[in-house]
Amino acid sequence: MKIVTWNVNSLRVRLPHVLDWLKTEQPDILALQEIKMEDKDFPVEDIEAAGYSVIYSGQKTYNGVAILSRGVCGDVIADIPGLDDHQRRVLCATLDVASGAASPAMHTQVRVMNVYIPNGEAVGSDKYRYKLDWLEKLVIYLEEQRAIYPYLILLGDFNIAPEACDVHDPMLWDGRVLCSAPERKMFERFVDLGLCDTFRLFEQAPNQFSWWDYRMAAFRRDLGLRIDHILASPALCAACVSSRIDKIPRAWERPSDHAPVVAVFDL
DNA sequence: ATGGTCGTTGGACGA
Repeated sequence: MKIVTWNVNSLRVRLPHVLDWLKTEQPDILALQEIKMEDKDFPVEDIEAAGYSVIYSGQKTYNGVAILSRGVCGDVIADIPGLDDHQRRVLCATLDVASGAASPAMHTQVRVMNVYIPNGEAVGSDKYRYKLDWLEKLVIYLEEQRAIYPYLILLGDFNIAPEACDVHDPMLWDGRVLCSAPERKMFERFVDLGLCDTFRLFEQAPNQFSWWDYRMAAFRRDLGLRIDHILASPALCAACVSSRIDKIPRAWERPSDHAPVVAVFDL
């Protein structure tokens, strides 16, 4: 099972990139964030023509999430209990994943939680407090969900760089939004719940980032942060065989400011 | 050089 997270920063603009990338990479599941469109405008036909089922939770102008999959999604949840939020940032679904060629009759129920965690703007701002409160509610929800779903994946744009090695200039970013101690503590809470950062299960080259600001020629200078993640429950981590960031689409013409992050599981 | 870049929108705002 190949699963991917990609903040596309407007699916309307990025649809050609998504379709091109799907064609070559052929993931089983693709979680999108910042689709920035209402449900009525979602390009269902283009996605289905590419061979994928799709569910989405959109809104006008901002936010919006979607899950593309080879199989049909069940038990779809777009609102976290206890988090009264009109911003469309969450989409959870259960997928039936075939468990390898050796036993084609075997299937695994994988719970996918696609999140677009708030950016937080700046430490101390109203949006920062909204981010931390949002994260607290997500942790509470995960506490119960992990008991229900042994095969659980939490992925998306976390807007958190977990460690210094996830930042091009750790001193410059130290204490700032995306890197502040309270945000990183919330990331650790996910880890404490048994969810592991699949990217760090493997030896990685230094300076692996998933987001580069459009300004200051940040991509050309590789001034990035790793803020998009795929976290997995212990049963899934044991089956994880690789994880990588695909920088290639970030170099395409008119790109998203984020790159796709990929994890592969041998179920 | 007191900006710088996108996307959505039709002037700012969010990232």
